[in-house]
Amino acid sequence: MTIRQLLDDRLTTALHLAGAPDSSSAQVRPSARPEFGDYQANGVMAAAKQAKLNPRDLAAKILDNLDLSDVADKVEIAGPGFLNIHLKNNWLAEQLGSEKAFDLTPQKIVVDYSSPNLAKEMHVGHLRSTIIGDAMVRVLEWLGHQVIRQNHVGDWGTQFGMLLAHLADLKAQGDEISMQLHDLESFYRAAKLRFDAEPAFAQRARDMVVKLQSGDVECLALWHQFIEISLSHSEETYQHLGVSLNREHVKAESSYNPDLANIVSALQSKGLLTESDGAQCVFLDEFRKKDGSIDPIIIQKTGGGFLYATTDLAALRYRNDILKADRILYFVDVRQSLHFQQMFALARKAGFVDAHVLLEHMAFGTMLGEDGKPFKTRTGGTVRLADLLKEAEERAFSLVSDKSPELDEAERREIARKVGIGSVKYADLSKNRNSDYVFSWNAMLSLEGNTAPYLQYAYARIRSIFRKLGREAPEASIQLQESSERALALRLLQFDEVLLSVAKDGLPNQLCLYLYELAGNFMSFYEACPILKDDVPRDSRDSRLKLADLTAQTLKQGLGLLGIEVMERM
RNA sequence: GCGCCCGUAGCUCAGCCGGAUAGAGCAACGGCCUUCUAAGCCGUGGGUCGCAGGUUCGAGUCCUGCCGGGCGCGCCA
Repeated sequence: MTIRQLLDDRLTTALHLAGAPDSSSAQVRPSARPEFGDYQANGVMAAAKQAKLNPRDLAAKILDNLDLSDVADKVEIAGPGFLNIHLKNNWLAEQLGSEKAFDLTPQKIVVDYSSPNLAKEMHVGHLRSTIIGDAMVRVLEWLGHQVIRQNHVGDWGTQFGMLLAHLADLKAQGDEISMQLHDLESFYRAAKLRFDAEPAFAQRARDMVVKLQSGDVECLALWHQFIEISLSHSEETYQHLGVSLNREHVKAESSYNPDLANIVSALQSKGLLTESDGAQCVFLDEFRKKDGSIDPIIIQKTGGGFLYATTDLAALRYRNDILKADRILYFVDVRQSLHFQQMFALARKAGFVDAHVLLEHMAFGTMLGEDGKPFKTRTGGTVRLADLLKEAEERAFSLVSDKSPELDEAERREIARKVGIGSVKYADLSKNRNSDYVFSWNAMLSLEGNTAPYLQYAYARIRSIFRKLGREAPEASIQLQESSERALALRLLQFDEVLLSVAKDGLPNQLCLYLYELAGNFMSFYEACPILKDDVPRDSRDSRLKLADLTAQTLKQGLGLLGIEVMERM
């Protein structure tokens, strides 16, 4: 149980014994200010209101029914009815030495993330979903949930006709396919150029789509080759990024093709389908607008083709029926909000998902350049992810070379890789995903402030202590004498409660903020409390070594959950 | 036109579903290295939380209206 859970349980029980309604809770949180103690209860005023009691009287009654003497020095009534809890130093010290455990009901959680379109190479537009989704997956797994990654790659659709037609032409000329697809981006551009310029080619592209959909063997073979190569491109990027996705997590759009007709008939039999201008649509009343019109969900095009709404419904049903998910998370651009609202509402109405299953669109905003406009190359093109990562490493390399020229080149390269990739990831992860965010090389690679390099430095700095010591931390009992030691200890103990919050809200920036504050607590502690100096008593030294070691472990663990590596030196 | 989201310090962002005096970082300024990594630490200045009402013990947070910005709205995904 986390400290917050423990205090909240006990205070809420006392609150109820004091006569507050069962629905009320103590609302325990970390205190806003040091003078308010370590944790504060905010729920007393609201409970008093409900029960028509004086808040401070109720607070006094709570204290009559509360015994925190094992964990707290004092609990004070403050202001209009807050309860401020001051934890005991000894208890905090003991907690640091004990095994961590917390209350959690493991769930089976499907996480849909990354999901690039295989027609093109991965670009910066895929970064946020991939990075944030991967961090969430790691956090959820660490907490003990069963996570099923779903990389819903786009391997189907009209643009493949154009690509395959172009590929077929090149193959007829005797070109090697893997060579042609070495640069997917150029290949796509070339195909698109021909599609727009050559009417005959455009017609063959359209025919190709029909052949593909009707299962033409040659066409399918070509398509398989294309997909295979594109997927390996994605895998290279995942590997470079240090993202945990691999082939077994791929569940492509096309895999739902056999089920699409069933989706239509299921909706039909439930009376949800309406024909409109030749297309099969669903009009849900909850989406009725002021003017009386309703945005439709188009399930089947005029002419019989299916759309991504159909595929998403099939995927939803698969995740419910086959994967048996308790919770399904989608890390997808905020611009698809309406689509997901419609999808979730329709899936429930059609009975495709069980009532207890949570469906959550973890939306994120657009990545912007420093000019505040969508992030593009100088020439206005899409930035390839591979290029972005390469630049990150180069910038980090010159930085490391500048700061630590004494390290040999191989080590500087390795540090640059971790710092460069870590910076790109952290810059994204440390912002609330809901809003757009501004991508700035200078800000993310800055050595100051809430950045990856600062946290990696904090870790390396701690490791240097043990390098100097010549061994790892000794077993020692922890003493909390200085205020900076106490602050560090308390922060260390809050790791789990932060992760629980991240898991609930899908906001890894909370973990980033925690790690930044932890690093700050350590730096202050390190300034104030000498460790390896001559005049430090042995028990103080060992206690501080232990605190330093716990900090390093927590930083490494926390950054690891964000998909960011640490290093012994930098 | 309708719908969703956003507007917090010069800049980049937090703000834990209504809690105490709105917080960080960058930038600016001032201290701290013969001493464990100064890629650090300590401190100072900087705000009518877009505007106007409302709800209540209490509003950056909830409601209404307005202003400004982004995005989305029938056969792409």
